[in-house]
Amino acid sequence: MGSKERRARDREQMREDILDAAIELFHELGFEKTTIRRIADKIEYTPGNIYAYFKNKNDILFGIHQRGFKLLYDMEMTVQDTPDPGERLIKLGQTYIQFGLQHRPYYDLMFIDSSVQQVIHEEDRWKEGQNAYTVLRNTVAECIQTGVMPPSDVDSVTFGMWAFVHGLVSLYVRGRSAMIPNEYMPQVLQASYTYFQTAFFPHKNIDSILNSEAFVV
Amino acid sequence: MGSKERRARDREQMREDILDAAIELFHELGFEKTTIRRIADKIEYTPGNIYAYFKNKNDILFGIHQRGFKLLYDMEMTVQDTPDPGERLIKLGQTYIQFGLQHRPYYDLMFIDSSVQQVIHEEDRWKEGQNAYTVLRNTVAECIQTGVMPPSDVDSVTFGMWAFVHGLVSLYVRGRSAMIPNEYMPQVLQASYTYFQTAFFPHKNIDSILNSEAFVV
DNA sequence: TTCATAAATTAAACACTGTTCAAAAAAGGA
DNA sequence: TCCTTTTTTGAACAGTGTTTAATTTATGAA
Repeated sequence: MGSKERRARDREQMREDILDAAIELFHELGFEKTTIRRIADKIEYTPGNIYAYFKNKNDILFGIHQRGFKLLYDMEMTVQDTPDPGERLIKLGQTYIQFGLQHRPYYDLMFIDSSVQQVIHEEDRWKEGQNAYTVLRNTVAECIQTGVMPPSDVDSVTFGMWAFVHGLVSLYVRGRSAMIPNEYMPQVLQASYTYFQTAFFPHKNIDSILNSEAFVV
Repeated sequence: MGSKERRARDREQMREDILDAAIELFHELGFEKTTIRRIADKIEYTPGNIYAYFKNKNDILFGIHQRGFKLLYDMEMTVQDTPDPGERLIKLGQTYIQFGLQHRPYYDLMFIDSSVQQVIHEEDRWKEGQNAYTVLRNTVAECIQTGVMPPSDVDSVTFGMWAFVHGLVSLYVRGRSAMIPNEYMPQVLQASYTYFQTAFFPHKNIDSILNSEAFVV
C-alpha cells in the first residue's frame, strides 16, 4: 500500500529532472535565454506541465539556488576540523575557489548573474549567503583573537578575503582571464592564491596546506 | 551650407539620447528586461526607429560598452604620472574601485553581467579589456623589476590584484555586502583595501596615498 | 513658393516568450 | 468495471526583438 509514497517519490524525481535540465540550460544559455519550452523539450514534456511542479521560472531558480548553497556548506564543513585558525582560513578560501570552479553553473547563479540576484533580492532569499559569510567571519575573528593576524576591523578583513577569492573565481568564470592561456590557469590561480596568503601568513608553508586539485578549472 | 554637418550632429545626438535612455534602463531593469519599446517610449519615438540608429539591441550594448572603457581608460591615465611603481599600483587599484562605484551601470555591463559577457565574447569585443589589464600588468612588472615587490610570476600577481579590487566592487554592486550597514561601506572598503596593500607594501604609508572619496558608494 | 528627392519616422506584421486554464488522458482504489 | 484524483496537454493571452512597406518631414534647386 506504499503507492502513496511512490507517487511522492515520483513527484520529487520529476522536480529533480526539471532542475537538472534547467541548470544545464542556464549554464549553456544564461537564465534569460533559457525558455520554459526548451526545458520542457529536454525532459520530453509540454511546457504547461512544468507549472504543475514549479510556480514559475523564478521558482526553478530558487530550487537550484538551494542546491548550490547546500553543496557549498557541505564543502565548507570538510575543513572545520582544522584546529589552527590561520590554516583553516587558508583552506576555507581554497574550498571556496574549488566550489566555484567545480560547480560553475551554481556559482554563477548564486553570486554573479544579475537577473538572478534581482529575483533573489526581491524575494529575500539571501539568508543562506549570510551563513557562508559568518563561517568566514568567525575564522577571521579567531585569527585576530589568537594573534595569528594583526588587530584589525573584522568585517573589513573578512570582506576583503571574500572579495579576493570571489574575484579570482568570477573573473575566470566570466572569461576575463582570456589573456592567460587556459592550460596555465590552474597554476596562475594557485600561485596567485599562495602569493596573497603568504603576505598575510609569512611564517606559514602555504603550499603544504593547499591541494592542487582545488585549482583545476 | 553647413546643414550637412548639422544633420550629422543631429544623428549623433539621437544615438547619444538612445544610449542615455538605455544605460538608465539597463541599470534599473537589467539588460534582458529592458525592452526596445521602453527605450523608445523614454525618448518619445516608436520602437522601429531605434533600428535606424542601431543594428539591434546588442549594438546598443556595444555603444555603452565603448563609453565605459573610454571612461575607465581616462581615469587610469590620471595616475600614470606617479613615478614610484608601488605607489602607482596602489593608486591604480583605488582608481579601479572608484570607477566601479561611480559608474556602476557601466561597470556592471563591462565586467559582471553574463548575458552581456556572452554577447561581447561572441562578437570578439574584449580587446578594450585587454588594454586595461596590460596597464596593470606593466605596473606590477615594474614593481618586481625595481625590487619593490618580491620576484614572482607577473601574471599571477596581476591577476590576483585585479581579482581583489574586482571582488570588492562586484560583491558590493551585487548587494553581497548586505550584512554590513551601507553607511559603513566606504570605511570597510577603504580599510579592506588598506589592509591588503599593507601586506604587500609594509613600509609604505598607504593612507597618505589614498583618497577617501574614491570609496564613497 | 513649388516641387522632386532624400531622410526620418511610423504602423503593422512575424515568430518567439512566460503563463494560465479548460479539456483530455492516465492512474488508483473499490 | 466505474468513480475519483492526479497528471498532462493544447490552445490562448499579452508582451518580446526585429523587419518592412508606407507615410511623414526636411532639404535644396528652380
